Amino acid sequence: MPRPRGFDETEVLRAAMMVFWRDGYDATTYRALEAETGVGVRSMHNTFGEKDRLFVRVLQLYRGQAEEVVNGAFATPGLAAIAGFFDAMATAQSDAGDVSAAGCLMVNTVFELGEMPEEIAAEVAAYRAMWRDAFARSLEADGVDRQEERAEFLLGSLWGMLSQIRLARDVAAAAPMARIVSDTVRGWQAG
Amino acid sequence: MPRPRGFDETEVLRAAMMVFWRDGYDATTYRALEAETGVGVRSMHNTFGEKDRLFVRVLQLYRGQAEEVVNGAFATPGLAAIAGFFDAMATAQSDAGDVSAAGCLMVNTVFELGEMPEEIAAEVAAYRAMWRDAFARSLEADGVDRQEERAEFLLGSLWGMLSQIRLARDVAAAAPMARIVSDTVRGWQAG
DNA sequence: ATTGTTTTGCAACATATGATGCAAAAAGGA
DNA sequence: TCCTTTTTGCATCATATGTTGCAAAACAAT
Repeated sequence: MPRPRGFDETEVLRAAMMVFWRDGYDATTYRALEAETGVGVRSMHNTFGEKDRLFVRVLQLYRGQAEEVVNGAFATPGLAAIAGFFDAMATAQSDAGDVSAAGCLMVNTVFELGEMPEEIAAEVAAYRAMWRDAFARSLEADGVDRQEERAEFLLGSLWGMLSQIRLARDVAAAAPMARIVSDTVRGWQAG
Repeated sequence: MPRPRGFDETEVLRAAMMVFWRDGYDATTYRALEAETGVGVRSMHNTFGEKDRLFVRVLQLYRGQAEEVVNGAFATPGLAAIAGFFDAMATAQSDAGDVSAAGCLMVNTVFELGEMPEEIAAEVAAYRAMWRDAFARSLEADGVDRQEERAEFLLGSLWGMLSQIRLARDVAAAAPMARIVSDTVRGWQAG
């Protein structure tokens, strides 16, 4: 008998994610979210609670989405998969309209929120672990040595590229770095 | 006949820089600055103007300071200088009290302020250009090819390391990545 | 149609904070 | 000592924004 919701929860989360991704946590106001999602401030608050709660939900969604990308790219683990991933970053086409021109929501969040609440920090940690593990698995598959160090290097390089993208607001900004990293990875074949 | 200032301008800027560096732009309130510098809000405003004006002054100071570091590290340009620089990052000792555990003020600023005012963006651009040029000069000194690409790679790697540092609040977090980069640079000797 | 429950829109509140008005205080010269 | 000018401290303003109170509206079951 109660009145049903006038919107789909996940759909709204996805729309909210875009706004947070593009504008950052602080710059994303509830009023802006209302404008972008069509859902009133009050309903949003009723459904997702306080702003940081909503943001945690958004981060979870983001991570799940990224997980699919990672699973796809590293379906067949190995140096070739890693190199291929960075090759893809090297050839990404500029598209100012695409959200990915804003870089990575997780990276951006780390910088924007100096001290992160527990739950947000946990999401970031899980996100990083996901990438690090993907790299490590691929290194192990080809029996490369210095695995931990190199996995950390790849993670750091990825974050560096995402910095370049964020600064330039253009995915193509990562290309030079991606090419060198790709070459470097192929060079590990011998060692 | 006028009443003289009760503080040294540069000294206050330096203190303000530390606060901005550690806490970020938004989290640095005028009231916090008053507490840290001992200079009243009103005097600060009288002297430096609005907050973004003050921040530009701080960035200029930061860049000048960084310039000295760069000049020192690349006094003798070459692959050895680059490798040595990253080696130094690889062996940096943790020190939670040190401001450098906050990463790099410029990198942090890019992420925190999505759209940067003209003057701030210019400071960031100048800062990046300084590093890129330093790398490029060293690559040229040893006749390495793919100079532009590699200089960009080094700049991106540096930013990646500073991301790691910022996230971990620990300069030692850059070590694994710094070691690989250093090795990679030495490997350019042949090519 | 009536009723019970949730949702929703509107308005308002609480708070943080950059900015500023103003008058008293300081300092140096005449 | 007095006067002029700048600085400084205090209180206040203006604004943005997360959050909430409240009552009307919407919906489904009976």
